[in-house]
Amino acid sequence: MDYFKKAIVLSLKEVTNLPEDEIAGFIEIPPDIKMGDYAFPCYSLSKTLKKSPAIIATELLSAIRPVAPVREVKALGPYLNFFIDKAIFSENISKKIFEEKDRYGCSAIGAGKTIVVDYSSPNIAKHLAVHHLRSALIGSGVYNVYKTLGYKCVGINHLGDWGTQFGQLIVAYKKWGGENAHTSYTVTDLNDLYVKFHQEAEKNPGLEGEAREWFKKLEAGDAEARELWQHFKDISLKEFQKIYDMLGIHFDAFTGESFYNTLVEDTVNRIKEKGLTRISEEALIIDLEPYNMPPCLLRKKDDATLYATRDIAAAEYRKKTYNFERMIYVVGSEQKLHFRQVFKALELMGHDWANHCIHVDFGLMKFKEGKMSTRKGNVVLLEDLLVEAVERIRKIIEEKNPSLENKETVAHEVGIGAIIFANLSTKRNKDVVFDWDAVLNFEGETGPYVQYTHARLCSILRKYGKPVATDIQYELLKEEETVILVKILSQFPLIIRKASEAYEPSLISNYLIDVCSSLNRFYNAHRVLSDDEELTRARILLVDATRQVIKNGLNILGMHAPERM
RNA sequence: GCGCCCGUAGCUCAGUGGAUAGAGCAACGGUUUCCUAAACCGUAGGUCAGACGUUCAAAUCGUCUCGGGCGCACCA
Repeated sequence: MDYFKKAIVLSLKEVTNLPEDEIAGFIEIPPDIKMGDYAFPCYSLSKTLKKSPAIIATELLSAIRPVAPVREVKALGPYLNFFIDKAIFSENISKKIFEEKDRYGCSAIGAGKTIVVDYSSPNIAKHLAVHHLRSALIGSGVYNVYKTLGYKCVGINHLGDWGTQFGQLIVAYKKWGGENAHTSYTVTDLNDLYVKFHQEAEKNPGLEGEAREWFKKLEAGDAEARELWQHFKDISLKEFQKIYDMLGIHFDAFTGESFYNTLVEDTVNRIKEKGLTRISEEALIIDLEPYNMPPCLLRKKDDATLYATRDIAAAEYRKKTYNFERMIYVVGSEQKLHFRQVFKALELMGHDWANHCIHVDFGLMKFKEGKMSTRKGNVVLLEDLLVEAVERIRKIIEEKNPSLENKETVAHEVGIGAIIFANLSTKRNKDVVFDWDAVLNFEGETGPYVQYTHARLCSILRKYGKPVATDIQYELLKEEETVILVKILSQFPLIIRKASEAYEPSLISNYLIDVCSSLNRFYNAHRVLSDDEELTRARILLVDATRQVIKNGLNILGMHAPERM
């Protein structure tokens, strides 16, 4: 609870005889700043006191003795509304931001605790496409949010580098891969082979069997299978890294599914020893019938392990290696059941940390025509999208600010930023229909809008040219636009905390839109630089504070905050 | 069939128990001798899918219905 709310709670405590916690729980922020800064609704008191809420509000008003920083109390209908001294408030907030700088919004609540975040996790031998963006960006955002709160974060790219599909790829490669495939292959070639395999397999079902054989060989450590697999992986990782670099996404580990291959045996044995398994339809399963779930398959009838088996082994390994406080899987909601099964399996194995594993799911990205599928080849490649975004920004710069220095860098920061922001600006559980025009629209509530606002603030500060100072006359920050802005700036730390609790980076992007639209309203209504020296100094401090908050927020989203654009 | 998610302005979305449901886009009108007009202001646009219920109070909670999406044994 902040200093301002605390003061109100204490004065209400005297007149209502309610416990502090209860009062604090009731206190609200009025919808309009004209109604005050905080409000106490009197509805619930009306039940015990048998009086109308409006009368209670009036009675409380006459009894209450407001002390600083509360300046005024009013009874507005069923609410008792509190008005904070604006000068004290803006001094308090401005100084805090000015002192903390890049650390404004940070906290130490995560000190000494580790969070594992599993995100992106694409399949090897396929291109990264636009529908891979969501996991990567939401995961990266969640990672940054937790880092801001002082947690030690471990970002893991759980590469899909294992499974029957590699058997399929090996078969396709050996049959149609060509002579000099080894030296010149790209992900495109691998992708073509994958598509071809599925086309051919429809005509010739025997191919599936061959593929299973090859995957078994791979699992058994067969030299030829192993070599081909490593080759596919190298090609893929090289291309992936290029795109992660473009997006500015960082991982602490690239331990994919194959990494757990050697651990799976032991995991399965321990599950067996606990008596959790049985054979059903020739497969080794954990029966989850009592929990109203389909069984968790550990081994197929050909003995090969599955996704779930490796996920269980991976979870144990990560707990042992990182001793996480919480582990977050940023994976699409179509895998909800899978994670419920895996978490339940972990629980049945006796791991008390099973409920520290969280599936942070998100909605599907699809075309108007339907689902995106690498297998069917109807995708938009991520690289194409990023290149196109940068290209469009480059044109806009040419048009609006042709004399800008570092055009290339800025075009990159703004273009990529636009894509990141667009992906993080709606709540994650919504399905998204991919639409080129919508993604590449840069007006209104977009990344470029936020960055542009930031650049203009930097421009003012450059023009001012003197150091920003906090020994200003805070009473000068009194217009409505100003007061609203300060208030919004004060909420940043709370927003970060909420974003962490809900695993929802969109709270940050929506908040930044709030900051920017309030700033722009202020900017258009009042001049910052003027002959009035005291007023200029006061507004400069506000400009600097706003610039700082926008920058900090953008960085959490994984975006740059260019100083000119 | 069963389970989960979604349904708010023409479109994309905020708002998830409190005061008059808000933004952006699209449409129309306006603002630049002035700190970057990638901005700002105004007009218009709503049966919060529907019904019933809980509550002093429901877009928000519950039940049901309708519509859309996803998942439900050897893919990941």
